[in-house]
Amino acid sequence: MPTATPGTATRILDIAEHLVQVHGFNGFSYADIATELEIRKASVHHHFATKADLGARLIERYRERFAGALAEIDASTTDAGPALERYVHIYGAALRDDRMCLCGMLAAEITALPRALRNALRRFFDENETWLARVLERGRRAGSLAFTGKAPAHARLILSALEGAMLVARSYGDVARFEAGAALLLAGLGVNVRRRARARKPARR
Amino acid sequence: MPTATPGTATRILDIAEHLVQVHGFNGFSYADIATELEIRKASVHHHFATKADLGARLIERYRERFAGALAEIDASTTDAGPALERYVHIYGAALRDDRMCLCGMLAAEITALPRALRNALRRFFDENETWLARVLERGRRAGSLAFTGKAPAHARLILSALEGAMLVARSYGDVARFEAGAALLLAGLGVNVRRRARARKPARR
DNA sequence: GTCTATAGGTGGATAGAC
DNA sequence: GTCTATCCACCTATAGAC
Repeated sequence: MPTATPGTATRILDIAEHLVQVHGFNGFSYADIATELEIRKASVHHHFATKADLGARLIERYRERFAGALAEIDASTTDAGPALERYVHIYGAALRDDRMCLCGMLAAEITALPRALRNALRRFFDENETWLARVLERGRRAGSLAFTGKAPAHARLILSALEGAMLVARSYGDVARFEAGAALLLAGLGVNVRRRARARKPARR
Repeated sequence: MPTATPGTATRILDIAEHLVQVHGFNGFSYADIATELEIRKASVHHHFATKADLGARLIERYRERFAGALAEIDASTTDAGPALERYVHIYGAALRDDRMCLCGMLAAEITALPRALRNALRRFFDENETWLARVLERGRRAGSLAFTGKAPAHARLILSALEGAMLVARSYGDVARFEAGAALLLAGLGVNVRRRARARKPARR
């Protein structure tokens, strides 16, 4: 049990993160956080003086947590196929909760973002691309993946495609759209996609 | 010369479209339009009573213009490779102007959007997917494209990947990132990508 | 750390004169 | 069609009591 009871600062970050992923950085206010937490706006400002501060901490925490998840994947498998599937699953899980990737959402609002947040955003993308490129290269050498050209270029395409697939799938409220796109993307790399949760019925409406 | 002098309503739409593509639907205000047009906010409201009205007309006009561009491609070539390249070029041109796809931008803000806009958004995506699927199927039958599986699924992946590639590339202010991703995507379908503007130097900074 | 109170600004939208 | 004037809700942020 790593968390005893989360402090107010942490709870603010949790709520703000959710709000950004659902409504965007310009789509929520300190009032929203205060209401959800049942405290006053001024109390939120006590923990995060400005919205830019809050945003910066949000990205940083998200990036760290992501890095931790990637390290966990590395620790549990050296097989590129399953590693990529687990990577995709991280995005899919967010989408299932009606959330866009935090950084994908912020990327859309990039011009409306405080300057400091832009560099943090890029670092997130850079780290993901680096990790993906390493997995791709390893998979190709091991013979479990098949693709031509440079691994970093494919890594960028994967990241972009997953962000875009989330974006579009969310417009339809249809996670299956994302899953299908991701599966096709991985199939193009030679990953033999396992079907999970076959018993589940397709989304209606 | 189809346009004599654009009326105020048209100029409002032009300005608003640009603002949405750059800053998002929640990232601009009637005041921004009024300032740019050098009229008052109330005059903007005269042409588009509410922001939801303005947004709806914006999507509709964008969709129609896009449909026109796709029809033009159809009229000028039956070869799938060049058709896809021209399709990609539409997105690239927007990005070169620091714009995100209007509908990709709105998709990010979907939960903060007036209800009516959501259906219009989906229609845009649907039409694009339909067109892409048709081009893909035609290319496969003609032997100029090579891919396995269903054309509509690939069409969705292409649309998603292009939207995502715009999103990420814009965070870096790097159009080349988009171009490279798009080229790799098309290469996966067997399109032999021509290099355009070879003489141009790579982006600095 | 949380509160009340408020500043100072901007948001979308409307009334009514010209 | 455009204007001035205005409404009111909401925004980020701060001052200062408890």
